[in-house]
Amino acid sequence: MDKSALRDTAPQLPIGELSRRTGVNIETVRYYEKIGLMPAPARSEGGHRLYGRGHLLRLNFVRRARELGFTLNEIRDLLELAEQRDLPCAEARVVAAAHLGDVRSKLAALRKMEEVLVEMVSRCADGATPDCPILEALFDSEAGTRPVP
Amino acid sequence: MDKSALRDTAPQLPIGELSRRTGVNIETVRYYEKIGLMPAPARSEGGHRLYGRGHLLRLNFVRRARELGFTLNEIRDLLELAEQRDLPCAEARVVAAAHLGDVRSKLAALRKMEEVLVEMVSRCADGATPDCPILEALFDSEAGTRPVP
DNA sequence: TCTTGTATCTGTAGTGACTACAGACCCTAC
DNA sequence: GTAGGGTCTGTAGTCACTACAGATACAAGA
Repeated sequence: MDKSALRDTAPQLPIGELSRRTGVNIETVRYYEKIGLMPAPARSEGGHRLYGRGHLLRLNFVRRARELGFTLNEIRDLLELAEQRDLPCAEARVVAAAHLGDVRSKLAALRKMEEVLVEMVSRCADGATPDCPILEALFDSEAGTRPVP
Repeated sequence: MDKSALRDTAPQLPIGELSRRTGVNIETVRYYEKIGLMPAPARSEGGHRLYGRGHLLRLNFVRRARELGFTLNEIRDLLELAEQRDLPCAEARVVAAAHLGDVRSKLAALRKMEEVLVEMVSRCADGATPDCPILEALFDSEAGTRPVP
C-alpha cells in the first residue's frame, strides 16, 4: 500500500458520503476531527466539509482498528507509525501485542463470569425455589470478599 | 439468608471502614449513594456518614454483582427483587440469563478479535518487514467494509 | 428564479461507572 | 491544645461516543 495516499486530501466527498462509505457515524467523524484523530478537511464556500481519498483511507483504518478493540490513543499511535517511512513495524507489533494481551485478560475474566453465571442460572433452573440461589450467591459475603489485612 | 438484615442500618461504621471491609473505593460508595443505589446512612454530629450491617451486606452484593459484570441498573433491579418476599427468583433468573447472553456475545466478539490479532502479530513475527503487515491489514479497506446498499 | 426538502453546520449536554481533585471541616490520641 | 489523620461537599475529568437545538447550505424540480 502506498501510504502517501494518506496525504491525498483533495476535496471531494461531503461528510455524509464519507460516513456511508466507511460505516462511521457522521457525529463520530466530527468527533474524531475535534480530538485530532482526523485532520480537518477542506471546506466548501458555505462551510461544508469536503474529504479526500486520504481521509477515506484513514477513517477506514480507524474503524477497523476500533472493531479490533484498539483504543483511540492506540490508534493514534498506529496512525503515526503508518506515516513514518522507516521500520514502523517493530513498534506496531508492540502496540498490537500489548493489545492482544489486554484482549486475552478480558477473555479470561469473561470466561469466569460466564462460568459463574451458568452455575447460578442452572441452580435456579425452575425459577420457583423459595430462597433464590442467584440472590443468595450475590449476598454471600464470604465468597470473593477481599481479605482484610 | 435473612433479607431483613438489609434493613439494619444502626449507625456503626465510618465510610473508610466500610470501604476497607467491602473493597469498594470511598468515592465510589458516595457515588452509589448519590445515584440512589445505596440508601443514605445516618450521620455523626459532625456530619460523617455512619453505616450499619445492612449497608455492608448491600454493598457486598453490589460489588459481587459488578465483578460479574452486571450494570448498575441491573443491580438496582436485583436489589429490588431481593427486598421482595414473594418469589423474586423467576425474575432474578431473567436478569441473570439476559446478562449471561450479553457476556456470551462479548466473549464471541473478543474471541474473533483475538484470532485476528494473533494472525496479525504472527505475520509480523520478526518485526522487520518493510511493509508492516499489521498496518497493511488495518488499511485494507476491502476487509470488513460495510456493504454499500 | 424560487421553493422545497434534505444535508450539514456549531455548540452543548448526556451516557456509564467511576476517579481525582480543592478547600474546608471533624475526630482521636497524645 | 495540637498534630495527623479521616471525611465532607462540589466540581471536573475520563472514554468513546450520541443526541439534540437552532441555524445555514445545497441540489433538484417547477
